[in-house]
Amino acid sequence: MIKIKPQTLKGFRDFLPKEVKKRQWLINILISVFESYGFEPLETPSLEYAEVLRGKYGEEEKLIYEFETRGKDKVALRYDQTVPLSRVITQYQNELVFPFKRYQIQNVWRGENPQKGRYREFIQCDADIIGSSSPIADAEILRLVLDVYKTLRLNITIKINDRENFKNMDKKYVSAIDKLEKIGESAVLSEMVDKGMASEGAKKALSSLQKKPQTAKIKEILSVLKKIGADMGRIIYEPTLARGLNYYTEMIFETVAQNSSGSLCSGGRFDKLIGKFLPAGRQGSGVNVPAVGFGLGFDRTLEILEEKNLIPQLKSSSKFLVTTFNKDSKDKSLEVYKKLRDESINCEIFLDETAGLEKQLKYADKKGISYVLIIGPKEIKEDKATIKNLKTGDQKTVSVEELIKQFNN
RNA sequence: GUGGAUGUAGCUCAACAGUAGAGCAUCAGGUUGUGGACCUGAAGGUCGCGGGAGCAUCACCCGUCAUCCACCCCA
Repeated sequence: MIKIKPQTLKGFRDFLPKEVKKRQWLINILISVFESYGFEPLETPSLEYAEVLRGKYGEEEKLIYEFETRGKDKVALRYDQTVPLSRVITQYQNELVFPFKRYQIQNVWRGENPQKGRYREFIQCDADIIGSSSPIADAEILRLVLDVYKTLRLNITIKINDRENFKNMDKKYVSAIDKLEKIGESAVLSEMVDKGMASEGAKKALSSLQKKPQTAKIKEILSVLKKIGADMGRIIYEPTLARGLNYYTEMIFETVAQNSSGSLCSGGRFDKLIGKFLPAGRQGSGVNVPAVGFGLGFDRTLEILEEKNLIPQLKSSSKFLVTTFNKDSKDKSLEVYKKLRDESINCEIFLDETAGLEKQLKYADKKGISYVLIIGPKEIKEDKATIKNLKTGDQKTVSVEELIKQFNN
């Protein structure tokens, strides 16, 4: 055997138990909020036929992980969740309930150059409503986002805009304006000039944009939001917000945390995207399929929660460690362990009956197990067990039945 | 794709042109029935890889690979 250097692929990560617990905690919260609004889970395969993904992402297509299987199938790793969603919608038209409200939390892969907070394998959390063009759908999405962050106890603001505001502007200038928050007004203006706009024109375009009043659509959405009890103080109309204009059609939004830049969660309405993926010849082909939704930056959200200390301390799932004192007492330990298991109490038994107590206590301490059961000659004589609370250091000797009674509820 | 930085013990990092050291982690002791703290000790490195200059280098030069950061781009 050749000794292999332990190493993960560039942009790919291992998650050790501590981290996985935090990630699972966040995922569970997301799921419960999504489901409280009637969104249903969807999962799609990691691999798709390459042709399903081809021609859908423009220049980004070169970042798709694509390869050939041994059976010569051309396949590609999931690049986002919107394209697979589109495929699912056309493939299962009869089985889905429309408007289709689905959430999807799965890994996606992109062959990008990794940098801070950006990886080649990362989890994406999407929630979308397919098949409704009602402003109520837009409002529900926004309220859902507010609820997610409220549940996480994170102070956020949602910036909202209407793509309508950029109707007459060339895409290249829009992408410059999108950076306003990040690089400032003068840098934006000089970028617009670099891209071909006259200096005066750029100034004028920017300032007229900044003065644009709310569009009818935005007014309507905000009015619904108010009626359904959203925290309106967290929503700001921001006419310069551009955000991935390539496929959004009307409302767009972006969520930012207090005192920090960079968005945590963003989305909008994309009525023309899904229809594009419908295969020709099928019913609905070429037709607009209205859709509104968002993608939540999982890693970024977790990072901020960590920063603000909003992740609860997550304990070991084992409540007890049953120690094995020595070879002679081993059977008694096994018996106690069995009784705890019979009662479905979370516990584990130390897996080396030759190890000293010290080692076993250390193990429990490191794993964050709350209680240790010590069963040695003394205890066996009395048919009892000593229970030690590792946090307080208190310990007492009781019968197993008493112990179970005390901890069973 | 472009630019910058860094590769030395399992991890985080020192040092010095004369063949490497600390902290943490590991293991063993400090009264073989008690963890987190402390003390003592041990083990652990072809100094990323290849080449070059030099009496000699981990240190200097060139190349290469890898990682990180930023830009570009962007869900």
